[in-house]
Amino acid sequence: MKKEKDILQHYIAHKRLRLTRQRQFILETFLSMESHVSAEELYKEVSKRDPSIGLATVYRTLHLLSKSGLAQERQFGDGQTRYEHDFNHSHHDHLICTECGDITEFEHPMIERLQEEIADRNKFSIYTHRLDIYGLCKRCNKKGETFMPTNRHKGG
Amino acid sequence: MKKEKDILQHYIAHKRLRLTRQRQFILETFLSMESHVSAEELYKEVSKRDPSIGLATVYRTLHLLSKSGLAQERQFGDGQTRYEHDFNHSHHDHLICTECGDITEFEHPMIERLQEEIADRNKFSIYTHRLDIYGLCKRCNKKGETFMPTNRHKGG
DNA sequence: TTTGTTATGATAATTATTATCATTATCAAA
DNA sequence: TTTGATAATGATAATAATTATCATAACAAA
Ligand SMILES: [Zn+2]
Ligand SMILES: [Zn+2]
Ligand SMILES: [Zn+2]
Ligand SMILES: [Zn+2]
Repeated sequence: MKKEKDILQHYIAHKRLRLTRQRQFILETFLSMESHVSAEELYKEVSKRDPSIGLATVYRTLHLLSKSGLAQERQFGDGQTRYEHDFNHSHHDHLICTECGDITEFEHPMIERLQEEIADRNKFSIYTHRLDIYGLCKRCNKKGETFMPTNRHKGG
Repeated sequence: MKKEKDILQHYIAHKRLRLTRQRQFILETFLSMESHVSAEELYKEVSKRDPSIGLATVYRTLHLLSKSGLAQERQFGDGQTRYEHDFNHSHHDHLICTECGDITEFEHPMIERLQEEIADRNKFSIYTHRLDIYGLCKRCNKKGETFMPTNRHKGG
C-alpha cells in the first residue's frame, strides 16, 4: 500500500503529471479488491465511497496504473478487460472457471521453458504470452457430481 | 471443399435449417482465404464478388460454421474475433507477431501434457485452453537487425 | 494572485457485435 | 408445380465496452 503509492508518485513525478485525490483513491480501492477486476467493477466500488468520481477517470487511472507497473491488463474472453495487481506479483497463468467465473493463478516453470523452445524453433522472439485454461473449478466440479443447483458461487 | 460442404449440409439437415446461396458462398470464400480472418475481412472479400450479401449474414454464417465444426473462434486481443478453419485441423497454439500481425501455429505435446498436470493439482477439469505467444516473428526480427524500414510486410 | 497547464466529469462518439423486423427464399408436403 | 409454414436475409437500430471531446476545476510554481 505504502510502496504502491510511492511507485505511483514516482511515475507521476517522472512524467510531470499530477497526483490527484481521485488517483490516490482509485489506487487504494483497486488494491483493496481482489485481483482480476473489470473497470466497471472497480467503478462500482469506488462510487460507493465517493460517488463524485466518474467512470472515465476510473478508466484513465487504470491505464495510468498499467503504465506505472501497478496493474496489468488481461483479456479472458468475456468481453471486458480485467486488471490485476502487478506489484510484487510475478508472472503466472490462469485457470478460468466457465461456470462461476473464478480465476486461479498458477505457474509452471517447465511450461515457460518449453515456450522458449518453440520460439527458438521459429526464430521468434517472445515479448509476452498468456496461457488461459478454461473449464470447471474444484467447486463447480463438485456441484456437478452431487446434483446441487447450478448457480454461481461467487457474487450476488 | 467438397467435404466441408457436406459437413455444413449435414449440420443444416440435422438442425432443420436451410442451405442458402449465401451460406454456401460465404463458406466457399472463407475456405479460400487464409485462416484467422475477422468477420469484417471475410465480409470485404465476400462483397467483392457478391455485394448483395450483408454483413449480418456473414456474422450469422460464421456462427453457424463454428457450431458445425468448420470454423473456430479465436481472440488474439486486437479487439476482434478471428475465425480459423477447423476441419482436418487439430489443436494448436499461436505465435502472434506484434509488428506485422502474422500468426504462426505450433503444437507442443509436452506443453499440452503439463497442463493436465496443473489441472489435476487444482482439481480443475479442462474444457479448452489457449496459449498465445506474442513477440516478433522471424521476418520482423531480421528487419530490426538490418535497420530496414519498420513497415508491415503483409497486406498494404 | 496570476498563469499555463493537466485532470475531471458529463456525455458524445466509436467499434465490434447482436437484435429487430419487414420481406424474401427455402423446402417438404399436397 | 403450387403452396404454405417458417427460416433466412438485408438494412438498420440497439448494445456494450471503451475512448474522445470539451467546458470547468484543480494544480503548481512564478
Ligand atoms: Zn506463463
Ligand atoms: Zn492473475
Ligand atoms: Zn495447446
Ligand atoms: Zn490457428
